[in-house]
Amino acid sequence: MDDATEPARASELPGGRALPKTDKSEQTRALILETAMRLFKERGYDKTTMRAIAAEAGVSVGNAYYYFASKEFLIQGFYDQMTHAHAADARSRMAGKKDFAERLGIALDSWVDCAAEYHGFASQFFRTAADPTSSLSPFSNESHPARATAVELFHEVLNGSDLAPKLDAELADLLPELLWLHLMVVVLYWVFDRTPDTERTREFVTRSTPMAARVINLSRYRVFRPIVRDAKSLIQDFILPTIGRTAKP
Amino acid sequence: MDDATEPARASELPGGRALPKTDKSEQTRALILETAMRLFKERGYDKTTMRAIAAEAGVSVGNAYYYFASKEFLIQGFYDQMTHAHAADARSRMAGKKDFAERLGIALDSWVDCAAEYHGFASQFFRTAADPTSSLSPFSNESHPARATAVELFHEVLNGSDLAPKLDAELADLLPELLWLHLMVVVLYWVFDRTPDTERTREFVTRSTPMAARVINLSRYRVFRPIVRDAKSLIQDFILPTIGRTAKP
DNA sequence: CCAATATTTCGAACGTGTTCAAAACCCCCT
DNA sequence: AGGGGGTTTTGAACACGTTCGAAATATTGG
Repeated sequence: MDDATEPARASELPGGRALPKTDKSEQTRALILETAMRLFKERGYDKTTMRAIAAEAGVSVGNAYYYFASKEFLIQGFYDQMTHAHAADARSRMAGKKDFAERLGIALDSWVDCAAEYHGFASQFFRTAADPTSSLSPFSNESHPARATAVELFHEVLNGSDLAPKLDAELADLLPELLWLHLMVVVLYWVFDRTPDTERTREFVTRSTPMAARVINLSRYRVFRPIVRDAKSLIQDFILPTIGRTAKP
Repeated sequence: MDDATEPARASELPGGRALPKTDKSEQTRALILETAMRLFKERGYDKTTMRAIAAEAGVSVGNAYYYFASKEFLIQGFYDQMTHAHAADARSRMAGKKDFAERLGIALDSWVDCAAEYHGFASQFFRTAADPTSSLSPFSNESHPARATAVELFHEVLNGSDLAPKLDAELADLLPELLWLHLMVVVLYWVFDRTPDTERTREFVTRSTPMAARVINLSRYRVFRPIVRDAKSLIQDFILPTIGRTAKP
């Protein structure tokens, strides 16, 4: 559950510096991160200054920068936290369900629920994540652990369903990443969603999920064979490499 | 051709201020924009300071802010410019061609060509565009003119092809916006593309275009009817409203 | 227990985007 | 010509993210 925090944290540290040694160090780091997250939620990302975070946490500005290379890296904390919270929540809610569409819907709904409290500064987060040169981009190497966690969840969404055995192996292999892309689309929708309680995003999930399920279902039939084959190779050659899966050997 | 610059510029001005009155004003504004674009290309967005832009243009910092509400708004200039250059280039290259896939490929290739010289600071641009609260977002109201120009181009891509008469009216009505979304995907791919001369993006266009064409083609057949109907209503209810097309009455 | 070394903390200083009140300029009216 | 309105221009000042050398503190080795 927490096994991914260690490597994730390493990437937040400036340069190639060694990991913290003491307990106190660990405490300080956690204190700064928690304070930052609290202030972000209270005032939003922009309105929260590094000076305010430091002051509120009772440390100096320089100290905050000792643990986090930049203000943006504080967001990585939120990112990791959410990824794990989402995976756990989705798993418990899916337990026992067999219908693929239902499982997928649960996984996506769960994300919207877990992310709800952060919607206020989601735009700032997204802005950072959208920078390809930033290690916070969902496509970056640094995000690989979090992305892997999420993809693994969708692997379970599929494999826990009664649809999995009916699919051909090659497609089943591609699907987890595709479903993760579906989540990315939902995230995009969510970020731009201005309706109260992101009601519209929830409807979007409700509507798009059965459709995704149907497309996957239909892909088994003969008529769709050629188009599915094309889609598969397009994804394999152009999408997967971009999101950190090596091309097949 | 230039008819969209007037309203576009209005949105760059701070507050609800009136449009510039004199010729000199117009010249100053153009000078600042050109200088900024040149420096962006030379040194990149981050390395170009507002002070440097002002100095190079021979004006004061405050003066630059009189014409552009923020550094980011200088990018709007690039955006508008590119949109029009792309539309013109694509139109001339499509002239005479009738095959839909070919026309679509030309339109997308043309974009990659027009954008090539800006790839260096594309990430900065994209970062800004990704902020939903920013007026520079491709989904924002302020970007509506540029988006409309682009959508109109794809309208022509379709209607100039021999495929158009074969499609049902409702689908044909939706397609321009969908093709624009295809462009947005290409843009996303391009922004993250690190291969020399964005070679990979060009391949992606070459591969994805015929597939899009085939999907559209197949949509006419009976078996696909239900899924197409679902997709249409999903797009109509959830995608178009988000990108500024009012829902059907 | 002391010295030496490593880790952590500090806060003043720097560079940058942005603001704003005042000055300069321009044009029209009497 | 002079003055009064709007428009344009100025540059000093501000706030914030970030850096960095030095101080404080902890850890280790003899």
